[in-house]
Amino acid sequence: MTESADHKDFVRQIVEEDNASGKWNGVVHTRFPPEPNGYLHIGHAKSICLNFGIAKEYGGKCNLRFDDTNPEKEEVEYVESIKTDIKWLGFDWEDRLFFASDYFEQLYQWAEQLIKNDKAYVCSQTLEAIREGRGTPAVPGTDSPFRNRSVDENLDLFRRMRAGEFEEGEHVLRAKIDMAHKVMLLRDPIMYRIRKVEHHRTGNAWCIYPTYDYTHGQSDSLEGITHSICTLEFENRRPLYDWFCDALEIHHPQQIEFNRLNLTYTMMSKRRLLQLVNDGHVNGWDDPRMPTISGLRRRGYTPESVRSLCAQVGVTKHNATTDMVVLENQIREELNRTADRRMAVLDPVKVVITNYPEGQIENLDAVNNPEDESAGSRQVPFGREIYIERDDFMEDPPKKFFRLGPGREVRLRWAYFIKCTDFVKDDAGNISEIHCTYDPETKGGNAPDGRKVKATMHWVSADKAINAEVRLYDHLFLTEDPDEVEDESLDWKSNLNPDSLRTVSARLEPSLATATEGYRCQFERQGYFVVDKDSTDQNLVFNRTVTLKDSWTKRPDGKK
RNA sequence: AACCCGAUAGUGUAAUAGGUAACACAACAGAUUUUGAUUCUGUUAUUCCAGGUUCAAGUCCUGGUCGGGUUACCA
Repeated sequence: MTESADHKDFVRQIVEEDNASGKWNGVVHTRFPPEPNGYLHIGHAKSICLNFGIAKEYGGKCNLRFDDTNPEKEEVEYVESIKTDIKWLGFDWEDRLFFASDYFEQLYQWAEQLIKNDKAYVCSQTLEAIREGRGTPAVPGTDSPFRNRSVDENLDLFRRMRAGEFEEGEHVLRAKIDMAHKVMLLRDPIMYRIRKVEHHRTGNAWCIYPTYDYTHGQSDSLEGITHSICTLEFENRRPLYDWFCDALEIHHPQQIEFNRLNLTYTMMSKRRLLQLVNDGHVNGWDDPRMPTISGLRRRGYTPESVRSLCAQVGVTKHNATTDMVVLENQIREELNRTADRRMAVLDPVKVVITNYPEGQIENLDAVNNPEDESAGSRQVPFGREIYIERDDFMEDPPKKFFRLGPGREVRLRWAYFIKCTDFVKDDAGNISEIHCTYDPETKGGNAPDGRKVKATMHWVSADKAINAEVRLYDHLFLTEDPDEVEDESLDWKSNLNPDSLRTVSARLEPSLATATEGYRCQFERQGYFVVDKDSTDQNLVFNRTVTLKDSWTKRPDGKK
């Protein structure tokens, strides 16, 4: 736990030092600045928790700002989903919803100012020529032939760029810094490019769009941001962030970089997540296998569990990959405390209790949550024919197998002890029916004579059980690192898990008939499940959020 | 090759004016158990390397090694 004790991560330490020194006069103002070009994923959740969390802890504010400077990839759908996901996580930007596109005019005026101060120029080289002129990290770049245009010419050209007189690629506006700078980003970076594309907010008002580097710091500045917290890959861009704030002589926030969240068996690249969606490897951005916030929500994760993961993983400057089990443990821990227990048989095999009266049904009391007495109890119907899990019976069980087998006695949860007397196989050799006798003395699950059984098994009444579609999810990728491929002809897609979704027809105890979307419970001995939005009156659909820990199937002598 | 950043049990993190290397999860073992779950107890295992300063170095100094990032008119 990194949260325990009084430990503060290095970002919070900086904030506290600044507060102590009066650097920002005690003001703490952060922002979360997503580009609306995809759905938020759990990596963004870490940034959200950091930015909104710090603001809250230090009596500050956190803005939501959409970094929408590249109209080609941005859509309103993404804006809306991002807002939904932040709220779901439990954070609130109040009245501080901003868009970088709100600042286009100001940014443009500043660009003219830089031109007038001979700190920016219109470059008319081709994309390729600009790239070549930039050199390489080891080799200094060479000046653009347009680098020494007069201020008047630059101004004229830039205004005509805005007016739409040129085609895409004809000109760009570049900052005049140093083509030989050791930091590549400072070799006359591009500030504006011509894009004759409709913007999701500004429509066709603009045909020149500012780049990230020219936009971000100034947007922070305009909003009075004090601590501009971003991920490690922006480290190299900090000198540029600083350069623009200094050149413009405007409020200059401090950029601080932290390590992004990586999880095993998945990946966070928005580009690749989009590809999974577009190529149909998953069923949309909110597919329960996706590491998106909406996917996790649909999978059954709670906002609390996502937030506590973010608190657990810590904030450092070190590239780290967190085990997926850490996330899984968060939701197990929470749902163990809070979720109702229910009985569901995912792979049913029929059991006939030969000495139980035909046609008789009795309702038995079942505790809802042994971890929470206030959750009360419910009744489950028991009868002569029931279903149990196919895995819970073995014709020829090994010694370590505790469950049902010929001659063995087990307990049916909240019901009776039953003993297997016989079983029937179908033509294919599969067990089709198991015959047992029950001991009426053991009603409720206790033997008056004190005899013990090794296993307690879940079950449902064959007559009263309801049907449901249950979707069993597993890791999206086979390997911890999706990029780890055996040879170069393969890529990350070759590591997709073909069995990441398995759908089964299950039989559920009847109390589940009224469950509605978002209802979470534990299917005893199986895992935690949530009712999916695909559910209809005719077809109840459950998603498996996570399995229970299982020390049996992991054993070398445990099958599966 | 140049620049920036990083390196502490398997994983993620802590040790903050040099002062007994610790926590969580994982793994393993045992106890409890009407979920092979939960809970409880215990065990294993850590400072990238080499020098140096010091009574004392994860921490400071020097040199190296390894990993990540930068060489987009994306963010």
